[in-house]
Amino acid sequence: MENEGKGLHARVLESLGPAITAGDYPPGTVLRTDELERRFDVSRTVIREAIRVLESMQLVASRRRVGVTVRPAEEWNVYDPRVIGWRLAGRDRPRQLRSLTVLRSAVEPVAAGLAATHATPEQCAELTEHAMGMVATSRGQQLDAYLVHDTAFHRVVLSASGNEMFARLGDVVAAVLTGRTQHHVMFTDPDPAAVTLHVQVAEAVRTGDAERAEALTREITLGAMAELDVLAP
Amino acid sequence: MENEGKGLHARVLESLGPAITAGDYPPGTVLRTDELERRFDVSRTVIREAIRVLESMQLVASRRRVGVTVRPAEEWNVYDPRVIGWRLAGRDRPRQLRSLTVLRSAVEPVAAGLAATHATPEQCAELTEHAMGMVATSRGQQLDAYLVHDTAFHRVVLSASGNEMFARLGDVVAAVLTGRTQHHVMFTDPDPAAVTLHVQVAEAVRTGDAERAEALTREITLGAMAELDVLAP
DNA sequence: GATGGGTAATAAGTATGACGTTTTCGTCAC
DNA sequence: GTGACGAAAACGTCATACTTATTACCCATC
Repeated sequence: MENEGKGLHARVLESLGPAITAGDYPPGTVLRTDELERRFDVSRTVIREAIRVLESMQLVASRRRVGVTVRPAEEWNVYDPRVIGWRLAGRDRPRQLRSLTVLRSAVEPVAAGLAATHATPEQCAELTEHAMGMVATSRGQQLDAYLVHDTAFHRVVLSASGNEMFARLGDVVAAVLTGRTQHHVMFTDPDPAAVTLHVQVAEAVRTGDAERAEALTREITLGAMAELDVLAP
Repeated sequence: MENEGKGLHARVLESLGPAITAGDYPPGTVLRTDELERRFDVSRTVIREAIRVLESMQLVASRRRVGVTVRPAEEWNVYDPRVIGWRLAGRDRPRQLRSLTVLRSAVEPVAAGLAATHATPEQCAELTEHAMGMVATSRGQQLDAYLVHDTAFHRVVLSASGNEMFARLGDVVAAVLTGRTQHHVMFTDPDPAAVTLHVQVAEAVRTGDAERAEALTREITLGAMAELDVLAP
C-alpha cells in the first residue's frame, strides 16, 4: 500500500470508501465505531473523522444509538471525485464508465460551442498543439503518448468553455479516456476519423465557429458512445 | 438560527462553509484550529471534524506547522450539493446561477432523449400529470403551484433518463427553477410557449420519440438561457 | 391481550489533557 | 554566503471521561 504520509483517517477512508461503493456493505448495514477502532487499530478520533468524510459524501449516515448506516447508492454524491475514482476501480466499473461517457456526451459538445466564443488565443494554441500531437502519435502503437494529448485536448476545451462546472469535469473525461485506452489492449491504433475530428474542432474553436465546434464534438462523443458496448458490456 | 439538533460540527460547518464560498477568506488565508476553537467555543474534536469535511470538499487544505489554508475557487468540489447551496445563498449567486443554467442546458436535452427510450409507464404518467399541472397553474399568479409541477417534471425527466449522474442533478435544476421564480417578482405568469413545450416533451417521451424529446427540451433550456441576462446580471 | 408510559441500556457526540510528528524558520558555525 | 543543526509551531493521534439522544424492553394499566 502507498498510504505513507497521508494521515491515518485517509487510510481508513481508502479502505472503507472503495468497499462501500463496491457494494460490499448493502444499504442499511450498520458499522459501529468501536468495532472499526479495533478493526483498523486506531483511535476514535481517526475513525470519527473518516466517518465524517464518508457522511459528507452521503455514503453513510451516522445516527445516535443506532450506528453508522450505509446509505443506498441513489443517495451517494456521485460527482465526488473520490467516489468516482473508487467506483471506477471497483466492481461496477462498466456501469460507471457508461454513466460518465453519457454525461460527457451531453456536456462536451456544449462546452466546445462555448469555447469557440470564449477561448483565449493561448487556449486556441494549446488546442491545435494537442490536436497536432494526436495526429503525430496516432500511428504505430504510441497509445500512451496519444492519450496524453487526447486528455489534454479535452481538458482545454472544458476549461476554455468559461464554465466552472464544465471545467471541473476535466478529470472525469480524463478517467473515461484512460479507461478506454486501457481496454483497447494496446494493439489497434486510434480511429483516424476521430483524429481528424479533433483537428477540425481545434480549427472551429480558433475561428470562433461555435455551431461547427459543437457539432464536431458531438460526433466525437457519439463515437465514444458507440465504443461503449465493446468497452463496458 | 435553526441549528438545533444537528450536532456542533454541523453548526461550525454552516458558518465556515458559506463564508469561504462567499470569498470572505481569500485563497491562502490560514485558519488555526485553536483560534476556531475559541471563536466557536467548542472543542478541538468538533473543529477538526468540520475541517475534515471542508477538506473533503476541497475548500481548504490542512498542513502541519502551517494551519488550515483556504484553497482557490478553481479547486473546490463545485458539484457538492452543500457547496452549490452555499454559493447560491451567497454573494456570487448570479454567477452560480449562470453556471448551473448552462450545465442544465447541456444535460437536460440529452436526458430527455434518453428518457424517451427508458421511461417506465409510471414515469410517463407522472410526466403528463405534471405537464397538465403546469397548464392548470400557468395563469393567475399561481407561481408557487406552477413551480412545484415544473421542478417535479424536470426531476422525473432526469430520473427517467436511467443515468445516475443525470438523476443526481435534480436538486440543481430545482434550485435553478426556484431561483428563477424568486426573481420573477411574482407578477408575470409563465411564458405560455414554455408550458406548451413541456406538454409536448411529455408526449414525445411517452411515444418514445427521442429526437423530438431532445429538441423540445433544448428549446426549453434555450429559453432559460435567454432569461439569464435579466435574471443574473 | 393490547396499549401506553417510564426506565435502563446503548452508541454516538463532546470535552480535555497528553504526547507524537512534520514542517518551517532562525541561528550558528564554517 | 552557505550549510546544517535545533527549536518552535501547528496539526495528528491517543486515551479517557463524561454527555445526550434514541431505542428497546419491561411493567403496569386498561
